[in-house]
Amino acid sequence: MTKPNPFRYFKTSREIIRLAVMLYVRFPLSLRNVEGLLHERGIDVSHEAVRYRWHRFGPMFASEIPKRRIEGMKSSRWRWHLDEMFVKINGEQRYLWRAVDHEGEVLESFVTKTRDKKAALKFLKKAMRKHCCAEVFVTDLLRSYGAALKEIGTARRQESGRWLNNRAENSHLPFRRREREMLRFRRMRSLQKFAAVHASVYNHFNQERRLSTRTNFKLNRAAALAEWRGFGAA
DNA sequence: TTGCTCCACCGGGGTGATAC
DNA sequence: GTATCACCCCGGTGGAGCAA
Repeated sequence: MTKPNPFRYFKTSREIIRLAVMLYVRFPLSLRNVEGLLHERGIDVSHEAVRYRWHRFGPMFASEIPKRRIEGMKSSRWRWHLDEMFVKINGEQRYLWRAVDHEGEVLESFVTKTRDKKAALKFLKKAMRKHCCAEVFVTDLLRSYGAALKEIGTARRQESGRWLNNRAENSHLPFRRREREMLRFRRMRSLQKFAAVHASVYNHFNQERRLSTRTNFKLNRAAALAEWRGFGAA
């Protein structure tokens, strides 16, 4: 049985939907910014429609990215950097746990209410289910990591130190920039959704520019964009 | 049935006015 | 010069209702 076309019923073309979702997730733009940019290109869409489309297709596009990228990267994911960041939702503190590999690729994002062993365990299990297991877990000095890794039986693979997981700390920056532009999240559900999609899209377009020549950078960028334009085509 | 728009709401950030 | 406050702007969000 074939899957129904997800773009059926939509009045606008799938190219425009892909463009709207990419603009909103990839760049630090608000829904209204995207509305304005599309209007500049002669596309009339309300910010609510952009929201509707990103909610509908963001996770779908994001789920296609790992399928294409993970296979070639599993062997290189030997070192995970784990860190958690504070995010306010309606004035209440929540925690966004993130796992980053040694190349800066975001492996997993997970939102919790607490920052204890239980939350760390949940996060680690989720990440390991998806990406198998790392040889080394680099963490900060938060004791929840040690307790959770001990329970999983991988405590000996932990390396912790105040400055050791700077890579994970740095990976928060694009998300922080984005969060600032959005002013705030109002629901844990929307934070979880946005964090997951943002990580996938960031990985997809992140070219590690400093490591390649201008020519290679342009080729990789074009390839990423071409790939993006193929999402949702099946 | 579904996509989309309109409208209203809540809340954080920025800014200018005012008091000290 | 600095701190405080009120106000406005702009962000995401939810629900009702319309149109295809």
